[in-house]
Amino acid sequence: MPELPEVTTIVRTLEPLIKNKTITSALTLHAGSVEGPHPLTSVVGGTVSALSRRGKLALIHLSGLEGKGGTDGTKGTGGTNGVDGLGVHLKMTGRLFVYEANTPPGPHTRVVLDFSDGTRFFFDDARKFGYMRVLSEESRKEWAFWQGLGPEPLEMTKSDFVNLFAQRNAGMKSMLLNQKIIAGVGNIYADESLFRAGIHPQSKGTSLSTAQLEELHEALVNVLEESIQECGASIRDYRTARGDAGAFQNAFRVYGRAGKACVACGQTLQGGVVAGRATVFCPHCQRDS
DNA sequence: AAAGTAGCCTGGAAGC
DNA sequence: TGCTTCCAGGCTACTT
Repeated sequence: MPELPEVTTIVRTLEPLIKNKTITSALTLHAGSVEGPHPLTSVVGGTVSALSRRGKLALIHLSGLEGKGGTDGTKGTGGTNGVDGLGVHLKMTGRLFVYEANTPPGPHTRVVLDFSDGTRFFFDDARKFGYMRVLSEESRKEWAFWQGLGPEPLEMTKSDFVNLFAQRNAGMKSMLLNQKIIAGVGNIYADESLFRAGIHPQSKGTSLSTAQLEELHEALVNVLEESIQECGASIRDYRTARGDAGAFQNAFRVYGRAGKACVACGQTLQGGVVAGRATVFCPHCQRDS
């Protein structure tokens, strides 16, 4: 499931495949996979200028549409603000691939964009949890999820990070998963970073020392950067835009290892549900404080 | 305020 | 073999 390192990898591998290409048609195969005030067809004529990431969102920046309104100029069907991009949330099973001309959609293809060179861009999503959203000033303004996204973990200082959690009385894992508090962290990297920092998933922010929170910051940054180095973790559906699997799943120390031995102390790793998510931790190395 | 739960959705694995 | 059940997981909405 794509979290920050996986989305980063997808963006990096996808950019050279679609940059500077112009969209000639946009086809929605599953209506629920497109959301927001603009119809998907409003990206037609746009040229991909760059790709980026915000939280777990992949962002496709488009140029050439600035002065283009909707066909009837009304909000909800076309919009009047210039469309300048496309946001994609892959959730669990979303994939972004580029295919050669005339490739037919697959059974789980939800959106097809055709480029002027004939290549095709597919948004596949078996479970239909993900979505694409046409971006403009208006679209971003009314997008509560976008407006509420917390800071990027790789773009904040140690003290910013400490201040984010030190005064909060909620469980650490729950907070790491909360995109409004910090953006881009999902179940895998929450468990892995808490293990590396020796912090119990249910420890409250207020119960941790500054040193412990600093250690968590370092652990989170390290685990995210190491995973980016390995092109992310492939379990189940995730692939890079080139179709390759990542390798970071081989470096998991706790995720998916309930019942196995802790790599640090040898004790049996404990599995359970914390904050509504499957959670694995070491009861010896991660004491609740 | 925090935390639990249902719901969205479907494929793959496990159990019978 | 073929059926049913369970599970995964990001996020929202609702309840406790």
